[in-house]
Amino acid sequence: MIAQVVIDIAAKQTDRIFEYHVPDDLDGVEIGSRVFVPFGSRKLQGFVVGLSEKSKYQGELKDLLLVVDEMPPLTPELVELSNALANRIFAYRISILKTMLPRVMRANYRKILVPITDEAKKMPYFHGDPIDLANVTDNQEIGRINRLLRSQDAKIEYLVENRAKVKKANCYELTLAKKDYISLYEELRTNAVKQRQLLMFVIENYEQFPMMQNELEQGAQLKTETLTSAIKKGWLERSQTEIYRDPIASYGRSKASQPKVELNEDQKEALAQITPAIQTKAAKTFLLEGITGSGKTEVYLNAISKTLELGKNALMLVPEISLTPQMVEQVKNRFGDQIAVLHSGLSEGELYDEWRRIRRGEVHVVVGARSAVFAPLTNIGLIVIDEEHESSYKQEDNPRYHARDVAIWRSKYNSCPLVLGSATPSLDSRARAQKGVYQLLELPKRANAKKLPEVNLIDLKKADFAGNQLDLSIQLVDAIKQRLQKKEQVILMLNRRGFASFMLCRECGYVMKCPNCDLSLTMHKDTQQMQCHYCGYATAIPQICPNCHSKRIRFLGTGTQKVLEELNELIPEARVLRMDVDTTRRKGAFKKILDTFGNHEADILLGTQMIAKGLDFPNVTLVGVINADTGLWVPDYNASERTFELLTQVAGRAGRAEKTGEVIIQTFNPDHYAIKFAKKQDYENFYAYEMKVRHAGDYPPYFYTVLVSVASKNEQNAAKEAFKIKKQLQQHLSSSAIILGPSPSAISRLKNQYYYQILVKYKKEDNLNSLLHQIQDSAQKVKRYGLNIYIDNEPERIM
DNA sequence: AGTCGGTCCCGC
DNA sequence: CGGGACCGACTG
Repeated sequence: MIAQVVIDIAAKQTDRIFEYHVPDDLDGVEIGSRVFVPFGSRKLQGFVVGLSEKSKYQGELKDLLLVVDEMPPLTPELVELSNALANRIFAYRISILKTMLPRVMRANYRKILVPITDEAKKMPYFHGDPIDLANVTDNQEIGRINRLLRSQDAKIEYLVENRAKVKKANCYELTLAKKDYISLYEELRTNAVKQRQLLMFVIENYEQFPMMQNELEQGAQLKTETLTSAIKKGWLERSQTEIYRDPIASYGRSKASQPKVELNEDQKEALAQITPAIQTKAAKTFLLEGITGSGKTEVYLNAISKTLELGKNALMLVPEISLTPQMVEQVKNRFGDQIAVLHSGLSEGELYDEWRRIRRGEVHVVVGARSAVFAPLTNIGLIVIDEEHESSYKQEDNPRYHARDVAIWRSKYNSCPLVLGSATPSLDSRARAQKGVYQLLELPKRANAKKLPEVNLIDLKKADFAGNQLDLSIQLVDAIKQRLQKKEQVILMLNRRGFASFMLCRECGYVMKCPNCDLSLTMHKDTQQMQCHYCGYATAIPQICPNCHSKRIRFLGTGTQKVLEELNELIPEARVLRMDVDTTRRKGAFKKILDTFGNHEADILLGTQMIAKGLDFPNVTLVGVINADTGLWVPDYNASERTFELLTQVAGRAGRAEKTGEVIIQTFNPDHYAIKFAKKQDYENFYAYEMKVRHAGDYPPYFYTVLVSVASKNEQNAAKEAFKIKKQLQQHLSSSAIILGPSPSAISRLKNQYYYQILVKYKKEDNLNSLLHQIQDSAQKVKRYGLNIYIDNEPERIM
């Protein structure tokens, strides 16, 4: 038999199939298998994407070396998907195959120097062991190695290693019949306390065996030594059993699983539309537009229940940041052990285990962030994407896939409905619903029939400020104090972390910038550093101006650290929690902060946009936005959409239970339409207005877009190559296509690379796909000269 | 002659 | 991607 294999080299020349002969004694080669193959002089990992009896290759086929996993990690569906997707998003097929799998399934490659002759083996240089050539950089050493190779005293060997490790634990089995244990017990002398304890436990729990070591030790109140001696006596047998690392075991079965919530009329109506599609296996896409607090989650959960009742499985995507413990707990309560959770907070091992539970068909519901759209779930009867407008569903680097597009593909493949849900749908999706491509379902009221919170704008141009910093208006501080008196809680959002956003010299006007990027450094008081938020560069906070040595330097702009300090000064009795990338980096920190806030051990939750989504704290009655303008003037066509979304989402955190909520938004632009519509929480009119803006500017959803960026350490080279690409595009595209640029990207230099970009806006261009593939091919060639070309189909950011 | 750096092409 | 072949240039 012949296997068609995609090998683990992400390059144009190898982005095709290589055929291998399957040796007769190699079992388990299937479509989707992960295999090791010889390739040139190396050994590589690869994936079987096809099987056949005959080969088209004239040369002699090499043999497959090994099938890595017991069960092929990829389903036939995923193999097919990788092919369809590669073509669409200008990525190599192997890159897509690799992103479909947990990181641990990426192979380790090693190149080692092995001594051959006895003399070489005795050389102190080897210490009797092979040498890993990855760490050899010294020229002298390279010379020595070359001599050894030439004299045939040593050879180079290539290794592939599987990093995925299955966790094992000791398991104990009984060797005798129950009555034998009873007679053993009776015959045992009474002072053998531990042994009697063990035998008694065995007799009482005879049916529970085989039993894991920790269960047994805890149950019988014994240490391992007693078990070991019991094995020697032949009473027990020990073996290694595979176990799963359980990432959500600690969540427990929380508070008496809530009674099933009675759906309101709107929710019932939405469900009544979705259910038939599940039953009739219709590959239909629904857009569930429901205001914050309207109970979209309940609709999803009910739809998932219906799916399970039909014996089918369900896949649910949520944005990474709303994969909060709150949310996971809710789903776990409903579906118990039938669910698996996939997100970046898991360790590699945990992720691998959750993933294997899915692959083996042990779970029926998968909840996860973007990459979970590739979950190896079979028999899918429903796909849900919550907060479908979230830009995190688009991967920002290669392979640049959009989870929504992949979900649509899978919904067609599995012939099942897809539900997109949001309070503020992306314009794209909402426009498709308008055209009838998606079916629109609406939840216009809050589930508990409470009013939406009242939103008040504060014009920062005219505001009076509490304290001597210009961050917190008197109205906002007063409102916070009132809530604290009533023992209610407050969420404050400021979309900037750090203490101050830049250092400015009053004498010479110098601004301290990152040496690697075209960005100012942010001052972090807690670490006493100036940090670059893009490349991670950090240096000490200057005391004098690095340029003119003046002492008159100022730190301007506000971040979460500074506001925290101000709050401590203005409202000393308030207990404030800060939540941003800096405070949530550690594993579990996220859950800890939210638990603390949820238990009302703090009054104010101050954070960046990560607090805007999905949080549900009934005692929060005030939401404050410290500066609504941070994202408003970024040079991106969807800046208004982003701002409107963010404000609407964060406003929705207020007044979710009985108490009515209030939202205070501080802004310099109270007349901007994004902010005015956010004040009214009026998505539909925002949509109508923004569509006009997009129409006037020839932007999506009226046009499709592709962004081609060129990056290089040398600015001229990047610009030159970008102009070449533009010329190429101009020659082959129709006159109705709009080609913008090349122009320097908004952050023109990042990690020492200069970026130039070209934006193509088009309605229908038959040549474009092949043209972009050509550009992708040439990217490989110019890479040698330090030029990197990136193609982003339907970019989320065009800055 | 031996070595070194650059370039091109191949791998099943 | 990384190795091998090939080539032209340099070295002592």
